[in-house]
Amino acid sequence: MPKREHSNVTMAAVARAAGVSTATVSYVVNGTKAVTPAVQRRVEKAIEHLGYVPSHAAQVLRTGRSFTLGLVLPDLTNPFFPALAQSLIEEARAQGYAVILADSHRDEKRQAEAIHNLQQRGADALLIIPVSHTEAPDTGAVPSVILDRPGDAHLSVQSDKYMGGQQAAQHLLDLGHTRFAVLAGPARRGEPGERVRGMLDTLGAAEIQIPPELFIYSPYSVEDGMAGAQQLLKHGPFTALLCANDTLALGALSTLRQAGHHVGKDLSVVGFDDISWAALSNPSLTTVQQDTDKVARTAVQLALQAIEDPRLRGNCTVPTRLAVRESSGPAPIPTQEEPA
Amino acid sequence: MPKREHSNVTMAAVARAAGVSTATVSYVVNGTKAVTPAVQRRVEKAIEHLGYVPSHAAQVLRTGRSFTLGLVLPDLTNPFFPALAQSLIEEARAQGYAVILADSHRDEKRQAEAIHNLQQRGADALLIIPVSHTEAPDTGAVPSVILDRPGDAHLSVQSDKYMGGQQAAQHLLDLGHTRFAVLAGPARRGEPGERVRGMLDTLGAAEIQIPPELFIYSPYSVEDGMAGAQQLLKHGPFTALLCANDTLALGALSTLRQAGHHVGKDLSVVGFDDISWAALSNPSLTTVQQDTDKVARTAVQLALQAIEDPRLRGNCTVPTRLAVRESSGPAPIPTQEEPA
DNA sequence: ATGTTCAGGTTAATCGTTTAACCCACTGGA
DNA sequence: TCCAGTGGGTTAAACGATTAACCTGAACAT
Repeated sequence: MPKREHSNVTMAAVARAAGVSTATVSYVVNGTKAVTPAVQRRVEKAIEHLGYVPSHAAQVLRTGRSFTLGLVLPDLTNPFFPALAQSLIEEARAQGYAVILADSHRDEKRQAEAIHNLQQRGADALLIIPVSHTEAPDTGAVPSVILDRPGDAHLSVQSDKYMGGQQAAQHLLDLGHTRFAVLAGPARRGEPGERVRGMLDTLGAAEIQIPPELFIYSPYSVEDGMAGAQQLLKHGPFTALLCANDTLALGALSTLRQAGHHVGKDLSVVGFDDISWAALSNPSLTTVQQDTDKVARTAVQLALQAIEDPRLRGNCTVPTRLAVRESSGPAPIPTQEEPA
Repeated sequence: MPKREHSNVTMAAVARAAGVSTATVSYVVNGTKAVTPAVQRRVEKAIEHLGYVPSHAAQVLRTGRSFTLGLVLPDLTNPFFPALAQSLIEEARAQGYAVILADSHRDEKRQAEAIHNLQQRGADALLIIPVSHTEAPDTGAVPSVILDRPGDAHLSVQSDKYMGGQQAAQHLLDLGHTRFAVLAGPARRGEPGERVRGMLDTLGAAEIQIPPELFIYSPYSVEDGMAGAQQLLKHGPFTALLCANDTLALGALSTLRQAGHHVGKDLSVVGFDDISWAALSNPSLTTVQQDTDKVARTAVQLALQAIEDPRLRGNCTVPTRLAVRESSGPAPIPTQEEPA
């Protein structure tokens, strides 16, 4: 049973107790150099007995590696990010790294502060989910991986939003829909995001146009989804609604329901992200799943490689898949095809 | 403009550049001792010019303080915890502390490992949300604050679950309900948790008993909520359903709805926690709000005090409040009272 | 003049590891 | 017998900041 609780017991103490030098203790602790079995045992006994725990600070100071990663994300309150964070942390842990978490509150200034702070604290690398659609932040000399954002950065991982958009659109096409509306999320320099581009391209390939009044840019929030749906209902008939985001979709869902629609029958809605309550809404939401776990794990792995070789470059992309649930169904007035 | 990016520029370098000793540099950096304005400026110039950033590791090693807090929580996937985490991190940051996050995945073993790891990494204090209803984990010599759990620990902060239970029950009583059912969450040593005790005591005070078949223990999950509701529907009539948790409540909501009930009219449901989608469900969920922000901030403050004085003891409790929404309404067959 | 105080600096020890450079004894080959 | 090689250990120099102890003039009182 350990006597001293923490700290205070130094390597020197162990060395003394075992009758060897601190170097030897270090060697047995780290397995860095061969050691006689006898000595090995003596040292281990001493360590056990005294409850020795290496001083992390000293190790960091000496080796220059902290085995710590910094994670900066825009908003813990949006369940998408904790999901990512969980996987990131898990993978990091598996590799012997701890994660310091910072929330930028979607504010570029705070993001910059956070990055600076993490650098100063000696994080070996940074994992950054930047506040939406801005330049990849500068992290100076410490390697960083950008997550979940189109990658002009040195290192980045994201799920293939474009592909997701395609899947969503194709799904509704397959169900026979022809009149589409879109809640496109925020515009980026006047352009729609990747996801929406995937949707539009797929629809385009099927010769389907979206009337401008059925295409709405807005921020990503439930309220915007509700408001957007209101707008759409006013502006024209449609049977299929593509949303850039689940929160938008859920907002729309609620509005449409209150407007008397039976989503899944007379109207289909598809979301994007598969946030955890998408499956629990009423009706449950058909949506594009991102493989956040895979994104996270590859991000960490990239980061660790970048620590070894800071010149490493690369933009990974992870496939998405569609989770078909209740909110999407066949088009109400089916385009007549071979009536069996 | 800083020349060297990070590290490498040491205090000694600054000292040389400014023509003073490292001690002086330290004094101006930390404002620890008076310094001539002239020297002050020289040093600051040098710092600026070289882009000096103090080595965190060295500071930690020397001072024994890492300005780092460890946070251990059961599951980032449950939105209640990120909410808490966000506030914790924010308060910590405001006080100059960073937070290392660990997810115990509701596993005691991993929780213990996490705690150990955080200790070793030199966290100044630990913030722990233990895996449900277990002994307060041992953190050895490093001070720790237990959050969100009934406090047999040295230091703990939690919202007043008992009070919350009372509020929930009282609300339904006020609405005239008399036939109650309860989804009680997991039993702790055969006993219901604080929240449920609050409910039961309040009901008891109103001379209301709950038939055993309308009182169900189960884990906290949406599925359990759905299953529980099934059970309840089989076993007997009731107009008011008290849930120990929002996920249970939302599960129940969905089942009840599918069973043809109009929750809020013929049946009332009250949840607990006010997780973020409680307000967005259909119908929106009446629930007990915990002031997670306040819990978090006091937890951090306690932790910081405990760092100064490790002998500090104390169990704080933060009041709850009821958020009345659509899922609760007057009892369908009102107990006749003075008919105006 | 002389001594005391004090502001403003410096010196050097220290925190606890890691690791390059040594050292020693012992084995085996020539 | 002597030398090279080698396995197993030790010594001591870093890593970069903090801070107690010390030093030096100048200011001021007596």
